[in-house]
Amino acid sequence: MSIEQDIKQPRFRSPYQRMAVNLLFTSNWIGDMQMRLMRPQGITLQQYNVLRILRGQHPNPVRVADIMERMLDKMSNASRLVDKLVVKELVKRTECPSDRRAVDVVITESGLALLTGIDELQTGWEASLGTLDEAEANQLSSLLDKLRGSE
Amino acid sequence: MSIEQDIKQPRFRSPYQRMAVNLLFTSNWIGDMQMRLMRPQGITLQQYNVLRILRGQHPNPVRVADIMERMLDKMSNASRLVDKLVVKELVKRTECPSDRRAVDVVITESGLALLTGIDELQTGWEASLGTLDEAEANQLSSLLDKLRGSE
DNA sequence: ATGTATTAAATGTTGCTACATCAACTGTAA
DNA sequence: TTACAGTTGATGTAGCAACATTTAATACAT
Repeated sequence: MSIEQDIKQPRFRSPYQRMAVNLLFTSNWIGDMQMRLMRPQGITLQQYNVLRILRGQHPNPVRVADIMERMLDKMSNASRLVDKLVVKELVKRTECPSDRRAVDVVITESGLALLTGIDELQTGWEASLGTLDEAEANQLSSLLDKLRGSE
Repeated sequence: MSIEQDIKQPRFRSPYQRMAVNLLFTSNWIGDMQMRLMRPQGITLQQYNVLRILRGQHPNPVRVADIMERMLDKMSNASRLVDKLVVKELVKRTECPSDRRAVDVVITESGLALLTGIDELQTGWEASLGTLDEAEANQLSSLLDKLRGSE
C-alpha cells in the first residue's frame, strides 16, 4: 500500500518529504512488530538491544558508556535499562576493578538462553519481509546509507 | 557512512536484518533532526504532527479519534497531545454538538501562524537531504511501500 | 600534594508510546 | 422504555528518550 493511503495524506510537498515521512512510518511499522515479538519474552525492544550488545562481547564485560554508544536510539539511560535487566537476572553488574567509576556489565547464562530463543523468532520474522528480494533489501540499505551520508 | 560503521556492528545475520536495523537507525536520525527543528518553536514533533493534521482540515474541526487515525505513531494519547496544544492556545477544543461524546478540535490563528513559520524551516531541512537525487528519493519510497506490502 | 578538569554512572524532569480501564454518551433491539 | 453493546474521549500505569544535574572517582597540571 502506498504511503499516501497508509496515512491518508494525498499530497506531499516534495519527493524528499514523502520519503522522510515514509521512512518514519515504516520504521514505526517495523518497531511495532519487533515489540510484539519481544513482549511475550518478558523484555522490551530496548532491553533486547542491550542484551544483544552484551552477547556480542561475551564473556567480556561491557561498560555502561559502551552500551550507550552502540544503542540505536542515541544515548540516554542505558543505566536504567541495565537496572531492569539486573532485576530480571539477565545481566550482572559489578564494579570495574581498574576504575571504580566504571561498571562492568555481563550477560548471564539465563540471558544467553533467552536470546537463543529469540533468535529463532527473529529468523521467522525476517522471512516475513520477503516481499523484497535480497537484492532489493541491499538496495534499500544502500539508499539509506547514502541518505545519511549528508550528515 | 555504512550502517556497519555507524553502529559498530561488523556483521548481520542477513540482508533483511541489515535493512531493518538500517531503517530503524535512519528513522531515528531523521526524527532527531526534526525534533531539533521543532524545539526552538516551543512544540514537540508529535504536537507538530497534530497541528499539521488540523491545518489540513481547517477551518473544519477534527475529532480526536480522527487525529489518532492519521498519526504516524499509531494511536494512543492524541487526547493528551491536544491538552498541551490547548494550553499553548494553538488549538481550540469544543464539544461536538451532534454527538456529545465527541470533541471537535480546530487549529487557531496562532497555530496557523506557527506552522507557516515552520514550513520555511522544513523546506530548508529537506534541502539537506540532497545527497539523494529526486529519482533516488522516489525509489526509496517505492521500496519502503513494497516492504510494507507484506502486512 | 593540591586544586582543577574530566570522566562514568546515576538520577530527576518532561514528554512520549502502548496498553488497560473508565465514564459518558449513543444506537438498537426486545 | 429499558437493557445492552458499541463508541468516544479521558485517565492511570509502565517503559523509554532527551536533557540537565549530581556524585564519585580519576587524570593532570602546577
